[in-house]
Amino acid sequence: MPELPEVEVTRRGLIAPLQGARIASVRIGKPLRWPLGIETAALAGRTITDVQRRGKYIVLALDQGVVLIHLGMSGSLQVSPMDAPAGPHDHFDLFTDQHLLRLHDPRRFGAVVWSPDTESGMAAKLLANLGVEPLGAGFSFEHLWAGLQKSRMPVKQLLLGGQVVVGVGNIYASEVLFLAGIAPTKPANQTTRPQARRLHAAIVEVLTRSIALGGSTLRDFVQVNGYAGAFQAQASVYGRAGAPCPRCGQPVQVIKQGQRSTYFCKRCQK
DNA sequence: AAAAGCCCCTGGATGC
DNA sequence: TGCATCCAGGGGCTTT
Repeated sequence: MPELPEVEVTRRGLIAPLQGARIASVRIGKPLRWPLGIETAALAGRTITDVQRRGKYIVLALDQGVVLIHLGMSGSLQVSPMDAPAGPHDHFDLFTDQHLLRLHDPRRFGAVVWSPDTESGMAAKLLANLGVEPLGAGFSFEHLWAGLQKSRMPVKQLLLGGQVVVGVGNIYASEVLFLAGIAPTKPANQTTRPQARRLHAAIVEVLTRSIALGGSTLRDFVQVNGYAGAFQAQASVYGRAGAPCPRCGQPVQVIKQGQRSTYFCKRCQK
């Protein structure tokens, strides 16, 4: 589910309840993708100094160590009442003196991982090889252009890979390529410079707009306050196979690329 | 080295 | 109603 906008919306919602808070206790449910990497009791008493994000990871900076949280396909983080009983899909609870942060993740592709810092242990491994932040200063047109030139992969799959730019997942990859007018099957190194210009602008625009709308809610995702996102209602092509293209009226196509669905307009995207 | 495929897991929608 | 099949916002690991 969660792509960069959903993770960023979540991060923003966590700052007020968590920044500066002291961890009182931690409860773990069923196993997630990886073990936590530290005894839960050892986290008690530590302070959350900052709530950051890198790609699709939430990074809780502690006074000692960091906690990476990934939402996988079906995860969401909510601040819940302290006495709310844990449901069958609530697999990680972090209690501060004032709040309960709860990870709800039916499919359990998500992860919560502790490391001494972001440069060592599991965190370093997970954060290595991530591309630049699309909404940061490092995402220049020339960076995107250079990344496109180096690969013969279909441009959609290159975006999804996250080695050039992070955070563009399956929904936003289709949306961004539609907005840029680029066929998702086009080999990355065959995109023209004008196309790459449009792609660069589209990535920034679509992600920014989605964050402003609270992200996309297809099935599981909710914001920290429990509210759904609203971006999905404005999607041009994602999930709209057979519906008219908003630009030309031709039916939206769906194909499989690397076992993931891609939506696009045959007429508008070259 | 790059790229393609295979899984991890659960639940909802669809079809017979 | 019941059961089988397919599909889903990700991404690490293994195989070509």
